[in-house]
Amino acid sequence: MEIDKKVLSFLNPKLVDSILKESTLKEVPKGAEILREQQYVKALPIVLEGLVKVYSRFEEKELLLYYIESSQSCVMSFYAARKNTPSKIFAQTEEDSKILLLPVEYLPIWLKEYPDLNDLFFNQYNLRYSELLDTISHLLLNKMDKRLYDHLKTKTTLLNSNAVKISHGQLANELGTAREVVSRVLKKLETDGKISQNAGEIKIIS
Amino acid sequence: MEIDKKVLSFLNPKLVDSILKESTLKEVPKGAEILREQQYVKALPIVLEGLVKVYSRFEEKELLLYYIESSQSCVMSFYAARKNTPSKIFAQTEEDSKILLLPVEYLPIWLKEYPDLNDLFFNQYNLRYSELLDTISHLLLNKMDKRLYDHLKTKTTLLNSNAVKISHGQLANELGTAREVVSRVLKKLETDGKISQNAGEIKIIS
DNA sequence: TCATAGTGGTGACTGTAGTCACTGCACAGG
DNA sequence: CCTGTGCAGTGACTACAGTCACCACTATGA
Repeated sequence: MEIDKKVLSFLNPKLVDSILKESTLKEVPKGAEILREQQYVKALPIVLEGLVKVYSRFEEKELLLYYIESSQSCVMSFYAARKNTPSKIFAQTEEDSKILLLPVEYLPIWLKEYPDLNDLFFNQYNLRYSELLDTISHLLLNKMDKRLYDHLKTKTTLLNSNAVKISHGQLANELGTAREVVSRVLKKLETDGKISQNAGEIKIIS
Repeated sequence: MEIDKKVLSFLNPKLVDSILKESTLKEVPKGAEILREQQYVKALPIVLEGLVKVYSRFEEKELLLYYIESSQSCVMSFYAARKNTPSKIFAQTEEDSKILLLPVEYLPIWLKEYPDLNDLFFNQYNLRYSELLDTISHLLLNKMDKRLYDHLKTKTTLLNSNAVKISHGQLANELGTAREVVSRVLKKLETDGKISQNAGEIKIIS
């Protein structure tokens, strides 16, 4: 397995060797579904390259939980793996990605043997928790225009680009609102000169 | 220290002994502030009896994060303690409480020595994360009447009572809305026969 | 005793965003 | 070629909740 070990350099080198020995590397094309609700988790993912979107669904509405970037893992999978409970979330690639799949049966062993592996997941939990807090403060304090603009901004940052190709309906899903509202607000942002829209692509200007 | 060890029975007995040896027990009256924003965390709390409210503040608005019930701990303090960063939250007792204070310098040792202590915090993180998800779905899907009613319901459940003594303004804070709105909605819930109000006390009827 | 602060109740107004209904456009497949 | 499907744009309407400006009641203590 010819993986760039730098991505895992924050872990104990011995642990990295052990992980690489037992895990499998999977290359997943953009847009593929990795995990569905109710599915049991047999392998814990660590994203080496690319971007994975994690979301859940309430009554037809989709709610974006977080993005897994390179060298991050998925706390929801971690929980499901530890407790052997079915997944409550969906995961889908947003770009072509390389994902390392750690078999769950080794997880307790590694956690015991290499205590600093715990830290990785504590940090991830904390990160995800903070992100949710941000989402909530956004919901409570900001209006749609600011929420939508910020959402686009983080999307472009994650993609290292100043443009996103996404439909209004999809954006509406991710923000828990309706398509018409997104259309309207995007129009306003456009006349305000903050974004531009062309051929299904949204560009951030300022 | 004459503490009922049953409350900590989910932990390794040896660990419990070690914890009891090094920790101090604090009895805190109802309504006392335990932790402020920006304060450094020198002792990690485990609540033995009572109820502690954890909340944060954005721009004058208070946001309820979670309640710490008996035999639970505080993940925000845990994080602040591990990283030695100042607290981002406030904590306040909602009832007379007995709190065990674990000195943070022992934390890394215990976590290493007794790996199942990690599980306690993973479980707490997961619990808090799920609670935030519930909050968000509430914000996205429900109107004020349902949000307020459910909020009162969980409050009474936590207090093992069917009545709560709380001002409309305080409720407004906890839900991130305005006092007048709470007054209005409570009135509606009252005429619908779901609650009753007497002398500053709100009773859940159905 | 009166002043004051804290709380609760209400009517009137307003803005945001969710919904409905419809149009137009592009593109793929029969 | 037409047709169906998915996406975008828009005007009209509505309802919820946030805000403002009041008034009333109760406790507290100076």
